[in-house]
Parts: sequence; structure tokens; C-alpha cells
Amino acid sequence: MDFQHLSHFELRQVCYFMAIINTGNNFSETANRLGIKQPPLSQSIQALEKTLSTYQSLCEVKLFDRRKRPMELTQAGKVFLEEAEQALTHLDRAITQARRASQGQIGRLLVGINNSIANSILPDVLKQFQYRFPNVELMLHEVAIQQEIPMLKAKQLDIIFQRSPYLGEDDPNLSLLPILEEYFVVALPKNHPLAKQTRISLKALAKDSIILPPLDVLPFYEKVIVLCKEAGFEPQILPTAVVTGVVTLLSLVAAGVGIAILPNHVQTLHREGVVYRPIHDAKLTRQVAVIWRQNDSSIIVRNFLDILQNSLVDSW
Amino acid sequence: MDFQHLSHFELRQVCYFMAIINTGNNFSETANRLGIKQPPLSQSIQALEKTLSTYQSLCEVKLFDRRKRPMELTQAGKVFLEEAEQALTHLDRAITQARRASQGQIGRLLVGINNSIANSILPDVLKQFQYRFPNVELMLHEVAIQQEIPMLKAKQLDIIFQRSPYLGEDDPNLSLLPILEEYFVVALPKNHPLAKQTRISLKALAKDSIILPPLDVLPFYEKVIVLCKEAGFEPQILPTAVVTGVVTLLSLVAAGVGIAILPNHVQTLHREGVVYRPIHDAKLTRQVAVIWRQNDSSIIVRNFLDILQNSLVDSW
DNA sequence: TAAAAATACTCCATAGGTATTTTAT
DNA sequence: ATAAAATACCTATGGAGTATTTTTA
Repeated sequence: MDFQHLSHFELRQVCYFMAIINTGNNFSETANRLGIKQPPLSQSIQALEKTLSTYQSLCEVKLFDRRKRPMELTQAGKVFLEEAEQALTHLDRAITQARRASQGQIGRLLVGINNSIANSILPDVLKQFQYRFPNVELMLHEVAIQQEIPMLKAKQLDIIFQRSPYLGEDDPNLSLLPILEEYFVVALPKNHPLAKQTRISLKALAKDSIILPPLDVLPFYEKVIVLCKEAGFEPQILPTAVVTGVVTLLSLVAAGVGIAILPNHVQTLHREGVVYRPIHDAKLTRQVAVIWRQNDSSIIVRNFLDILQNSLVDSW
Repeated sequence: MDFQHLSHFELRQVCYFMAIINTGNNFSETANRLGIKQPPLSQSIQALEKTLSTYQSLCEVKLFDRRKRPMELTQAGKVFLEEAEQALTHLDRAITQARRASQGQIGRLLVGINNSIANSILPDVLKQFQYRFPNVELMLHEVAIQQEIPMLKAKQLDIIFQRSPYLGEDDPNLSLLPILEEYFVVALPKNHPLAKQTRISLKALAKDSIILPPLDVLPFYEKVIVLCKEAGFEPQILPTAVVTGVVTLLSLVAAGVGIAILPNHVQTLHREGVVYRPIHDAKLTRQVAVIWRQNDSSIIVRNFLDILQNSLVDSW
């Protein structure tokens, strides 16, 4: 749509026209209210009428009938008033909405969420963000962890949560902010001897059978094996082929089949007969990070990250 | 609704903004198309952004992301575009509609019609007017002839048709244009001796029984009596109390009860067994006129009267 | 490095002011 | 007769032009 013909159209004149109508078509009074003198106001309306007259054809357009006192709107004036009011309303909204958008008060944020990551902090951050920016549409997409990076790049997501270092090559177009330390816990049957301790050393697990969790919960299980060896023992790994979910795994633990080494966020999953104990040996810690597109200019993303960071400061 | 805050808003800048988007956000190319140079265009957009920024608060509003080439619309730019497009569309319509209204091409005309008046010419005029001004809403109100003048004054009607001189006092606020001569006809039974003549003299009716029509068709029936006396005979008037409509009256004529003196427009009503013959004695002629408010500035009324007058010229 | 946007300045077109005349009640 | 709008003329702000610098891919 081309609107070039409206370039020379003076909005001021339209606003003056509206103002005149609001004072019962009294030019002098309107001029006073507008803080200008009567002659310029009269000229302004005449200029508007002239513009309308020469707009596309050579007809004379009058908005007011000057032979009446107080002056009356012509039919042309009435229809112009009606449409002009719509136009100004939309323009007003254009301004307001642009301002809101530039403050990140309106819009949409696509967040990739994943039940295995950042369970501890995300709900609170989302709540805070919604409270602070109630008119931003928060769209939460539950996505497989391997899908998050490609969807972020494809702009199907704006914000994702990943382990650091994340899967795949380091991409300079992505920015990363570590948000919480991830450490490991051991899931024990309630009546296991070690359950009496509050913190457990990795070495203490040397004699237990270990059930490793499924790949999507702990993709680096080779590393667990390596670290056990560094701690001076060979872990007794049970076959995990059938353990397809954490819930199944916890059932096995509760049944006393073995113990499990898991990332701490699994602790939010409570199960009868299973207790969690942190492994204090520092070597098993990893980070969880929030990732976004480096060149994403969205103020909404910025606001989200701000709230996230403040939330981190509070919880430390 | 107050739109004063939009007075200083430059529509030109908005149009330029739209134009830039239409060229894929290329300022230089847009400037060429607009017939201006690139620096003023850049300044124009900067000025627009500044206006948006300082509109109500002190936030920075950018419509384009300058760090990208070609430049990208920001979120603010996108929402501004959307609403601004609406605004300009309405403004365009405001202009177009005002122009049309001032030419009488759109609007509404309230015409008081009456089945006893102007039957001969009105249908054709209405048809012509509709053809010429298809977007003017022609509202035809069938109104009792005595109601027309008050409704015209009360602006419930814009145009009415009346006998001239019309009922009631002469009103200087009403204008009048005679549109056709009204003359009188006699309704005769088909086998009446006078039916053989093409034109009949009033005197020839001296020996017939006369049925006078109801008041709404011929409100001056006293005058018929007076004119008969002037023609040298005393009319033999039959009681008319039961004759409530023209159709009934024509039935009586067909049955040979008597003859009837009627205004010529009744001739459009054909009935088996009844023939009409004009009365050539000039003294019975009267005028039918169209009446409108003297100070009605409506171009629609003017257009209607123009078509009416042209139609009269054609039919003469 | 090359294309495009931003900056710095100059000029004139026009919105607004003052004084007066015309018009409508 | 009077209040209000139109007309005539004057002044100054800001949009558009030219020349140049800065930025991004």
C-alpha cells in the first residue's frame, strides 16, 4: 500500500478541526484553548479544506457551513470527522504501542523449557517476568534437549537452557550465561546405611551397584565412570537398557536393586522409599546456562535475562 | 476525545517510514523514489524516533536496528507499522469520503412521497437520481399530505411534494419549485354519452350526478362547487360520507351511480368500466410543487432538484 | 574497501503572530 | 451593534539541499 499522497497532509490541521468540534464550532474559543490566535486557526482550517478540495479532483470541499452562527458541520465535515477520529485513534495507538514495545512491555518471548534442566529456578523467574511484564506473551515450548540449539538458531526459540559446555560446537552467534552450578547427588534406598549421612563421598559408593540414568538426564555417563576410577574404585554398573525414565530408575532404587548417581535437579522428584544425598567431592560439578542469540536485539530477551540475573543474586 | 498531543506529529515522517519498508529498508533507494535526498530522509526517521521517544516518557524508541544491513525493523517498528498503516488507511478514507460527501455522492436523502401527488414524474426522477448517485441512500417516506410540511421543518424530511399554494401559511424558510400543472378530469362510466368526446367542458356536466372524491385526494372540493356555479349550473352532489377511497369512488362511477371530478394524476389508476376525459376549461388548473428548506445547504438536495428540473425540461 | 547511513551546515517555505476588515445575529 | 470569522501582512522555526564523515558487511 502506498501512502505517499498523504505526505503533505498536515495532521495539525486535523487536530485543530477536532478541537473546534469539541468547543461547539467556536473558532475563537478553540484558538484560546489551543494557545494560538484565531486567524492562524481559521487559516489552518481553510488550508485543510483547500487540501481536501485539490486532493484528487477539482471539487470544493467545505467542512463548515460559514453561513450559520455557530457554524455547522457540513455533510463532508461529518464524514471527515468520523474517519479522522478513527485515524487519530490508530495513530495514538501506534505511538503508544511502539513505546511499549521498545520497553519490552508488549510482545512475545519463546522460551524452550526442558523438565530436566533448571527446574529449581525457572518457575520463579517465569512468575517474576509475568508479573513485571504482564502484556508479554510468554510462550513455553517443551522441547527435547538436543532440539534446543537448532530451534534457537532458527528463531523458533528466543531463550533456552542448556548444560555448559552445551552439546555441539561452540557457536559465536550464541551468548551464554551460567545460572547455576549443577552438582551430583546419589539416590539411595531409604534404609541404606549411607542414608544416615548428610553428605557423601564418592568413594563411599565403591561397594554399591550403580544404576546409571538414561541419556537425556545425564548424557555424560562415561564421565561418571572415569571419575569413579579417579576416586580409586571400579564402579559396578548395572545394565541400563531397560531403564528408559527417571521414574523407573527410582523404582529400582527403592526396590534396593542399586543406587543411582544423578544431577541435583532430579531431587525435585520425590519418591517414597528413596532419599537423595549430595556428593560433596567437587569434581562432579557442572554448570547450567541460559543461551540466546548473540545478535538478538529484542529488549524482551534483555529484560528476561535481567530478571533471571537478579533472581540468581537473590538466591545466592 | 482529545488529540492535541498529535498536533506536532509529522505525517510526512510516517509516510516516509512506510516508504522505506516498501523498498526493503534501503534509505538511499527510498529517498530516490520519494524525490528527496538521503540525508533529509535519515533525519526525518530520526526525528520520528525522537518524537516517539519523548512522547510521554523518556524511553528510547528505535524503529530500525542500525546494526544490521539491510536495516531491520525493531519490535517497536513492527507494531508501529501495523497501527500506522491502519491510521493512514482511515485518513485516506476520511479524505475520499469528505470529497464524495461534498459532491453529494454519498449520504442520505429523505423524500416525503404521497400516492396522490406527482405520480407521473416522481418514479422517473427517483430512478435517474439513483442511477446518478448510487451511493446516496434514498429514503422514501410515505406520509399523509398534512404531515409533510411539519416533518420537512423538523428535518424529518428533506424534500416533499405539495400542491401550490400548499396548505398552511406561506413560510419564508421553505423554497418551492413548481414542477407540473395539475388539471382536472372527469371520470365517466364507459357507456356515458360524453365518453365519445375527447375533451369535455365543465358545463356539459350540469345534468349529471357528481360524486366528490375523498378529502385527501381533492381537499378543495368546495372550489369545485364554486367553479360549477361560475360555469352557470348548480352541481348535483351525491352524499360522499361512505366514499372513503378512490377505488370505491371509481366503483360507483362504473356502476353508473354518478360521475366524478378528479385531479389528473388519478388517471394512472385504471378501472374496468371507467374512462377519464380532461376538462378543458382552464380555470380548474392548479400546480404541483416540490418544497425544501430554504437554508438547507445539502448538496444532495441540490442534486435532486437539478435532476428533477432536467427531467421537467425533457418531458415538456 | 565499498556501499550506505549519519553528521554539519545553509536556505527558504510556512506556521503563527499582529492589525484590520467583513459577516451574521 | 457586537461578537466572531476572514483577510493582509510580517517573522521565525524547521524541512530539504550540499558536502563530508562514519559505519557495516
